[in-house]
Amino acid sequence: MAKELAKAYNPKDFEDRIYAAWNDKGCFRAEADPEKTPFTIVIPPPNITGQLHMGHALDETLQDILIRWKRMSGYSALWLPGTDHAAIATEAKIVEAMRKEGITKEDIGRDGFMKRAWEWKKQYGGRIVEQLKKLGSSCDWSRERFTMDEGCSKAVKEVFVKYYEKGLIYRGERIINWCPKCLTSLSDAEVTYEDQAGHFWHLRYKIKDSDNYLELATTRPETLLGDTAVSVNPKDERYKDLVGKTVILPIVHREIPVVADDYVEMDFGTGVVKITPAHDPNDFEVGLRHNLPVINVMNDDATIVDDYPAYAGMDRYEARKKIVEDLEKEGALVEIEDYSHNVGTCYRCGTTVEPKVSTQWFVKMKPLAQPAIDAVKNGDTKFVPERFNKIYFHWLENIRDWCISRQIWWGHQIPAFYCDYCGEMTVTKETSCSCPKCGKPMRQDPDTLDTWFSSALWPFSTLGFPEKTADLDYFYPTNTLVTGYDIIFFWVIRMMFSGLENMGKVPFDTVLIHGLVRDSQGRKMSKSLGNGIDPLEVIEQYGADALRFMLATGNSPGNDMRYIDDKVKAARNFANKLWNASRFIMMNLPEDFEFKGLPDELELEDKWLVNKFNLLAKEVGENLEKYELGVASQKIYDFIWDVYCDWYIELTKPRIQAGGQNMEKAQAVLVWAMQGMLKLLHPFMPFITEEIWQVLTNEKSMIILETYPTYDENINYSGEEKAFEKIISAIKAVRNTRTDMNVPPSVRAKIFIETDDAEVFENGKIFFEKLASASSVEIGSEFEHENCANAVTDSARIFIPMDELVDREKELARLEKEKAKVQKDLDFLGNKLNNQGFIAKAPEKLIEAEKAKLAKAIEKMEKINQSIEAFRK
RNA sequence: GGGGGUUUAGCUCAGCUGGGAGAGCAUCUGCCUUACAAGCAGAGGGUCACAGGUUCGAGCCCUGUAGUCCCCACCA
Repeated sequence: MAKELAKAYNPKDFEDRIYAAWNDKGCFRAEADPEKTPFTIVIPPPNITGQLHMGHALDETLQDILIRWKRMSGYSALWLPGTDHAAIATEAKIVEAMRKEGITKEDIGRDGFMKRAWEWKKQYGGRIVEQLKKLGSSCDWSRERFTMDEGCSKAVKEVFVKYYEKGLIYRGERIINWCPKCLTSLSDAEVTYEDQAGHFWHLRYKIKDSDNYLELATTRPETLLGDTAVSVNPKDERYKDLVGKTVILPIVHREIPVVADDYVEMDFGTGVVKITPAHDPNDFEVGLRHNLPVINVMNDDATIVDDYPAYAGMDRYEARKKIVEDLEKEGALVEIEDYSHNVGTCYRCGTTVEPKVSTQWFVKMKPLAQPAIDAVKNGDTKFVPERFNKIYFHWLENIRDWCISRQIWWGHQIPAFYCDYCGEMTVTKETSCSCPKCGKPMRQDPDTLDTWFSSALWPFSTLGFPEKTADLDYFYPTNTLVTGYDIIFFWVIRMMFSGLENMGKVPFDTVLIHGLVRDSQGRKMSKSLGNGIDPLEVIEQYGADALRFMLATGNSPGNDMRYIDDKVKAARNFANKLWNASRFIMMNLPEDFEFKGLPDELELEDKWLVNKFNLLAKEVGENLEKYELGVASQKIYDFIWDVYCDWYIELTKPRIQAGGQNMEKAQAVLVWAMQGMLKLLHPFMPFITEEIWQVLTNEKSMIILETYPTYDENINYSGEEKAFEKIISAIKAVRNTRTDMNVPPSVRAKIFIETDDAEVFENGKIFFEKLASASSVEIGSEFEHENCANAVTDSARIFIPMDELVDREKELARLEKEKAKVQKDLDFLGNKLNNQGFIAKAPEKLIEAEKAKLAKAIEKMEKINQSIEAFRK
């Protein structure tokens, strides 16, 4: 061996070194190679403001497993990385940083701000990228992109102009969601609704020219300032006569009409609703239908406008308090009721959004949504798990136009220009323009685009769009998109319709959805709770492989999981197990060992292992194809630990001690299986597998570029596998018997094996000595022994003579217990095979299997009876 | 008000075309057996939430009920 592995598994010793080696040698680079089939994943671009959290760690791990598996399977596997400018979030951070320095946006102006923002990007944008590398992410860094880089910006303009020209983008005055803290509009998806405890203020409005009042209730009394009507249901007999009459708005004393509208529910409250078109989306609609004036009562920061001197400048909640007081003074307040209602909040800052009428840019969604719906319906893109189809359909079928303009500076400035002289507007890809009508220079729209507008184009903007590049042609459509279910509305849906509209093809064939990583108590990890676990700290303590393995194992697509430290520890222990297994085989290899493949002639136990490995490779491949990553990793784990370490290595020890040809064969098989296991495991635990591979192969190759094992049709040792299982179950039976008798391993005993499979057991003699504490082994077809403990399997009776230790009564009891168990099996199988329905309808293969089981049980029963008989004599 | 997830060993969870219930951790009993005590050999522990149904056969499919979590929604 060129070099030796350290005695203890210490991931810190090699993870960074190995990552650098992969990167330096260009292992992550994917080419548009016509000889290969492409497999593409675009990364969900993390925000430049972000730090790696457990959600990323899960997301990246799943992608890296897929990409490494495909790369090893001969695909031109591209994992395209990059970051998102995260418009609102980033701007908020920069503004906050500036605030600490006592600077405002206005102080430095737009250009100054942008300069600062780009510096911020330069400083922090790389941080998360470096963190991704710690995880082992095998991204093609030579293609790293940023949503605001030149190419992506070009794509944004291209798409915006195209949409505009097709009538898919329009500018108009609508009621939108406004965040008074971020000072920008938000899309529907960016509003999170939460139940909040509030009140129901019951008010009465005086009916004009009458002594009567109209009673109604509101959760937001301050909006009363902007009321322009009161509405009732047209079918409501109670108020029929009042429709068309006028009521007097308290405090303001404005006269407003009573209108009839279907929107009003008769059964709810008094059946009367105050209508504030400027501050409620429904009221806005009612206002449109009845031609009501829209009276805005709030400034952008949700303070009351100057038109109401008594409240001017007050925050909306402050004003609410004051208005309620004033209502009471005026006798307009009837009652205050506790009430819990749904309030929209800004998904970035949590501030309660204010519905607000303003002029914004919108994407017309209906025509774009339909093809996106169809594409999933006809299977061009499928969700894993499938149940997310429903969520996808529901959202798209009820989608409203997408408000894409934001009143912030950090982002793609809207490519629309206005003429301040004649009012003309132009939409163009140019960076400046003059008015086509009057020739004067035009002013660009100051607003920027929703950050999701650019990420919607990510699967093709990153591959060269709008240029028709070779990469775009080769790698698009991409294959698998991996993301959390919380991102479907924001991103997946928008990529779907953007891809279909601009490329004519779906952006990816599969969307692999994962859940959230929660804390050990099942709570969402959050900054405010302070319960977040830093993946980098976990990597520091246990290694990236352990973290990755833990994230990939023991959960299924779409379901949340909990972060539990013990699970990472278990994964680390597994890595340690593998590490030591490899150390064992390497310390037993000769200095000049060269692996030349599997030997032509194999021992029974070798064939047993080889066959089991072949089946493992088959199953792992099938699981990966079906995105059952957790099942695949579990199977690899079980094979390495149970089959290879606990059994096969132990089986080879006597052969290695003996030396000679048999030893050499064992060495070759040990190395063959180790190499296969390392390859199978590599996508899950890339670092340790590479490190061991390097040492094992004298650094001749890198495992990352090796071929992933698949089922080998030429290997068929199922008969030998079954034969060797007889020895394994006999060893287990002896161990069990000894444990039952409280015999410590240090006490060795002769054993006599009575069997019809003398040949098989003859070969396995040595294993009973090593693994079942036998001092000597004798094999025959019939033994007569007294004072023996009996270990019985379906293929052998094993006598363990231990005169002083054997208690006839106890031994009989043990055998009776065993007999009862086998009898249960016999009954079960007998009943099943006697069931005419089963015989008639069950698959042939199953019936045969059950018959074989029955035959074994009968064998075992006979042997137990013989032993019992002998004891009774 | 709709929709969905989930309910399996003490804990955390697997179990995907329906065919005798699994893992890790924890517990108990032995072991420092020359790769690994981050280990080895054993053991105990589950009417698979409940009630019906379909089927030769149900943890898995269907219907209903309950707990729990989430998403969506314009009852002010």
